[in-house]
Amino acid sequence: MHRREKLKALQEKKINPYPCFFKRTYTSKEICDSFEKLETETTPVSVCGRIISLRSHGKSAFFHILDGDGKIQVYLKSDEVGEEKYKLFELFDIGDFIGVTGKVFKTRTGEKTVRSEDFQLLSKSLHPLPEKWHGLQDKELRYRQRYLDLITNPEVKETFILRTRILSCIRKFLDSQGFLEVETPVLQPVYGGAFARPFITHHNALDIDLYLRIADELYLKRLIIGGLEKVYEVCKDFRNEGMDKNHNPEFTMLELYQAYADYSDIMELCEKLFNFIALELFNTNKIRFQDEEIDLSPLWRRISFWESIEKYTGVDLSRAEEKKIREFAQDLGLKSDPTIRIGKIIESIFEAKVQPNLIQPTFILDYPVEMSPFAKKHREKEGLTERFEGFIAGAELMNAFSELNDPLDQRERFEQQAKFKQMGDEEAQVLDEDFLKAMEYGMPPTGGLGIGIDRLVMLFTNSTSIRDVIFFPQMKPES
RNA sequence: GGGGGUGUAGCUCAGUGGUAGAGCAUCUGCCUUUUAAGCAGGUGGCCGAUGGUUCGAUCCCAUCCACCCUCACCA
Repeated sequence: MHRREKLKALQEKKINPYPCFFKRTYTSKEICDSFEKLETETTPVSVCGRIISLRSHGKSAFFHILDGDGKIQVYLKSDEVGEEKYKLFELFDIGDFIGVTGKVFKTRTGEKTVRSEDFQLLSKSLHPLPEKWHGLQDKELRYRQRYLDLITNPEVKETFILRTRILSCIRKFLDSQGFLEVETPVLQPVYGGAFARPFITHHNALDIDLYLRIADELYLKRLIIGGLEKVYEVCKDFRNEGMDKNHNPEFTMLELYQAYADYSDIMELCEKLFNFIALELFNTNKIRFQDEEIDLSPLWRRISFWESIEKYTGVDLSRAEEKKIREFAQDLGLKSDPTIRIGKIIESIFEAKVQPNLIQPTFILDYPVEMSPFAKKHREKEGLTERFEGFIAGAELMNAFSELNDPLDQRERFEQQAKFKQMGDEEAQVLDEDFLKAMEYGMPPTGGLGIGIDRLVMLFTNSTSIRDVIFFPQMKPES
């Protein structure tokens, strides 16, 4: 008899295969944790979950049920539940949800087990689960049917629970520091705050195109202008770009702004935040990522952008002319044709030669102004900005500035971007007149920070693909 | 977009120019402390799609589709 026939047979016995309710008194974990006490008690426990394995012996059966906390074995015996009820169990399959009531005991091998006195179908499953030993291996199926991945591969569940706990830690930490969590628009008439092509959508009533945000930066700054001195938002950003193990078209970003702070204050904040997360999750500030042990404890290494290039290439490019930098990039085998602007060339040199070496937490400071349209010019160093990026395990996790708050300078930077756009750079910034107007009312000195949350979760969960930390990564629809 | 790989039973995977195999799952028996339960016997497949070569293709070739890896792109 197959599953649908069993379903029918149950209905003929007037059993609702999808009942509304079961009164659970203990989870599997609670039973295991307080087993010694429960063993001496006379009142039975009620547990429920999905049947994930089944060993039936004619007139008795053992099975494991999986619930949110873990799993527990159940023992079912014909002469204890009655012959008729036992027969009913033959209509149950692996994958079904069941509620079980009974007293706890230990089997001959010492396994904590519930001896069923009564049981009830809670939901009939019409498909078999993936193979019990290997689990679900096919990556495509794991992403498309994540629920099967979660049922059969326990470490996947742990990764995603960690993700949620990391988010809680971030909020707990920032709230404790006096930050206010806020919400700003996803649908924006002008997109900005990052370099990326946007997703475009249309509002029917207004008959205008709107963009899904690529960043929330310009809105959070409006709140700083409005007098909210410490704000942050954890949100989805959308970038219409390629996908790989570090990029998903929608991804989670933390942006944070603090009035009367500069980028040095933000560096300290980053160190504290990462250590807080590590201590809360693992009770240590040393974490393992692939083959590396990462020591998050402060102070992190600080090295200026140009120095880092000199250190890892042996060449000081800080005063080099554009022509020389282009030649140098070419020698390294990097693209350097004249249509690519110099900021991007410098960036590609950095990414190729410096970034892979940044395993232990490192702040790279003081980026050239042409790479950083929202960062304030450096208080001392000509041609540089007060900007840092934070790298761990070779990945860029943080990007922060002393924020540009000079409206005239900001306007010039936008105009510069407009030129890039005309030259064919699809990712250059669009001039945002409304934002400039806000800034012209006066914006206090402010430190700002962006952290790619997915990458941060990858670091803390030792994952090498962004798809392993996003429940439902973007996939092409099945045909 | 370039290069490489994968696609065979519900799942995990073998395999062959002559219409297909294992383990698990499933079905039928037997089995009242098992745990990758056991024993016996079954069911299950457009061999990713479309063309071509061939007497004959799941296998060789071409194209396409999906996924993975990698490079490019990408704050």
